[in-house]
Amino acid sequence: MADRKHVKMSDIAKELGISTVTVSKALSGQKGVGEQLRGRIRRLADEMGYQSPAEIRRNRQAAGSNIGVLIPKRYLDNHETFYWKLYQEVVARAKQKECFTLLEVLEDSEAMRHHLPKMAAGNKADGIIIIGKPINGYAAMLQQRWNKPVVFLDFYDADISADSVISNGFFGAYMLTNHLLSLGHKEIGYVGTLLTTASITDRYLGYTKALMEQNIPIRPEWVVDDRDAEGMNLPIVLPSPMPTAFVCNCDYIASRLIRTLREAGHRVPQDISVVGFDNYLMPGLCDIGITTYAVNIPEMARMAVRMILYKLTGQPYRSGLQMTDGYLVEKDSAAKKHNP
Amino acid sequence: MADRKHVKMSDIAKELGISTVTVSKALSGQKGVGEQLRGRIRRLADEMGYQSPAEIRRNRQAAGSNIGVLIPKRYLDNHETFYWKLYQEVVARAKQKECFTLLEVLEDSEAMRHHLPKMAAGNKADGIIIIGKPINGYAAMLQQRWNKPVVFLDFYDADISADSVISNGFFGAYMLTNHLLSLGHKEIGYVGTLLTTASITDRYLGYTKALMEQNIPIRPEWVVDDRDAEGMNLPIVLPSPMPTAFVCNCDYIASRLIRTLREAGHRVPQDISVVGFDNYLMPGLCDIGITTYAVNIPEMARMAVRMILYKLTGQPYRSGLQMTDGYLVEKDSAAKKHNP
DNA sequence: CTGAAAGCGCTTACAG
DNA sequence: CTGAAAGCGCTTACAG
Repeated sequence: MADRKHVKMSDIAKELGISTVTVSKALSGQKGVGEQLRGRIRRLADEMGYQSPAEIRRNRQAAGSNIGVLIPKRYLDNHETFYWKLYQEVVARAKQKECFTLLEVLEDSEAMRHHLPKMAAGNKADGIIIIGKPINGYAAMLQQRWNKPVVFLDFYDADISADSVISNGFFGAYMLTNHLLSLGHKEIGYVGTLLTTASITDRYLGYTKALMEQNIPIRPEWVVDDRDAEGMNLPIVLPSPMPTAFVCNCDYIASRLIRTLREAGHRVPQDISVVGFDNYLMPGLCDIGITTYAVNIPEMARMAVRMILYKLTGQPYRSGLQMTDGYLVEKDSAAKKHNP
Repeated sequence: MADRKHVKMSDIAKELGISTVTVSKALSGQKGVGEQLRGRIRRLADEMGYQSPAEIRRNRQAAGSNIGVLIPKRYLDNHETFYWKLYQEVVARAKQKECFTLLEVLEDSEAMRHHLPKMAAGNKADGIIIIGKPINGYAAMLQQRWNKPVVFLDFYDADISADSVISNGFFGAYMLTNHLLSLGHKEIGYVGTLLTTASITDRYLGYTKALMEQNIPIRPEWVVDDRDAEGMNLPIVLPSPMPTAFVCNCDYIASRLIRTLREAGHRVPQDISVVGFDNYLMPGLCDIGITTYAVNIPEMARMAVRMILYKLTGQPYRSGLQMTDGYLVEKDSAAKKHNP
């Protein structure tokens, strides 16, 4: 946390033994610099953390702010370590902006009683990012009762006026289902207890869209539960007859489904194809790569931090629901439908 | 179009008879300037079109580019003048960036034969924004065959790797349906021929999500067609029995539904509530305001222009599908459910 | 609260 | 392709 000076173009120039002029040209995209040298300059600038004067000034405004991060405990207990990863990225982005982060874990019991988080009550935090939807309307309560910026990350409220950053589950699941269709599958199931979270519902509807477009009716017996109404894991019960492929609401559930399928004597992907969602799985949970939709975790964190800093400094920003898009990642768990 | 010099802080200072220092402080938000003076400075800066050196440099790169705008003729024929509005906004944004726009209307017959647009073939355009989905995979063809930037506006391709800007139909329809639910309606229909466009499908699925969350089953007889497979308007056939409210896939269809309902002796909103989508309707088509989801047309245009300029100048940008969010606008066509 | 003077960092115009 | 010198526009430090 040394109060070191900002990196200037001349610092980069000195480091490489060239002139400031060349650095200026390289970074601004002007010609008059060899492409190879330009590359070296760009890389070094990045490494040394070069920022233009305008960027420095913009960042300085928010520098030193304390960003509170509130995560419901329920999401940290199970194996879906996705939220730890997201948290790490938020911390990294905040640090980049020279802000501090405070972590507070929200117990369900506190959420039930609508207690303000300690970092809000004690005015420790200048703004709060909530990662993952708390129970009992807690998020909306906090946003209304606390007069500092609040941003929701990876969930949203039906009241769209809240600032949220989410991944695009609807389109992601649509892409994944299209992928299975393009592999020749026509009998496709979905794993996820509907209505337990918005992301499970949205992903289900993306799956629905892809099937609708091919005029394939949804078969309710192929929509399989993975948890109870409280979010506790349920054993996955395979339907009978079986579809030839499954879309799962996340990679962790996909890993559980694959285990269940194998125990029942099915091979993945030779007999049954499986796709997940997130591209994030705790190492060791699955011995084959899960074909999935990669959620752009760094981008989500970046957007959430940027949003809260904009709110903090009163800069204009695009409010409301912000979506990040990801991309399909083909690994080992989905294959062409085997035609017997 | 005079090649006038850029406005500098000193120009603003001279104009107001103050020093550059004060202007600098005022615009950068530093203290040391009276709030009243600051206001005057800000307003004048805006008026004179002041841009910081960094902004000037960023804009200069793309200045003078020719942005082609391609619109399938089919969307300009009917009453959905939404696309004209979108086009106007694109032109305005482009002009702001000192770029020129070329308009070309795409005939279905040209789209069928996969002819390159004239402005692409003749290299008149440096990039093309396509507004509205052309038939026969034309958009994907253009993107692949033409080696300059292409951006899709208000539609997307199943291949998510294409850069597109769309409004969030899924969430918009979800909001609107929730609004009807909160007014006490439980019997809600949807007007739009499924699968004829992605936006009709997505809006239908947003409607589905809201009903699912309330455990209200979809009744297929309440999903009403509004056009044939070629997109030609069909007369709206009212179902029997009737629901107490309808979600329409756009404001224009809502206006047609309202007319049909009245002809059948129903009052809107006293007997039946109706909501639209877009918040854009050709003046004179409906004598009451349609409660709707306002699509942020200027924002969509801004994003499309920004995207194509980023691509043109090789700046890094967030590629893929970009969504804009809108907001619910309560007007006259939806009311609390009347309980007899 | 305001501004003359000095300074900063980047860019431009030009020379090789 | 590269850089010494001059220049630009904005900001800082200081004085009133």
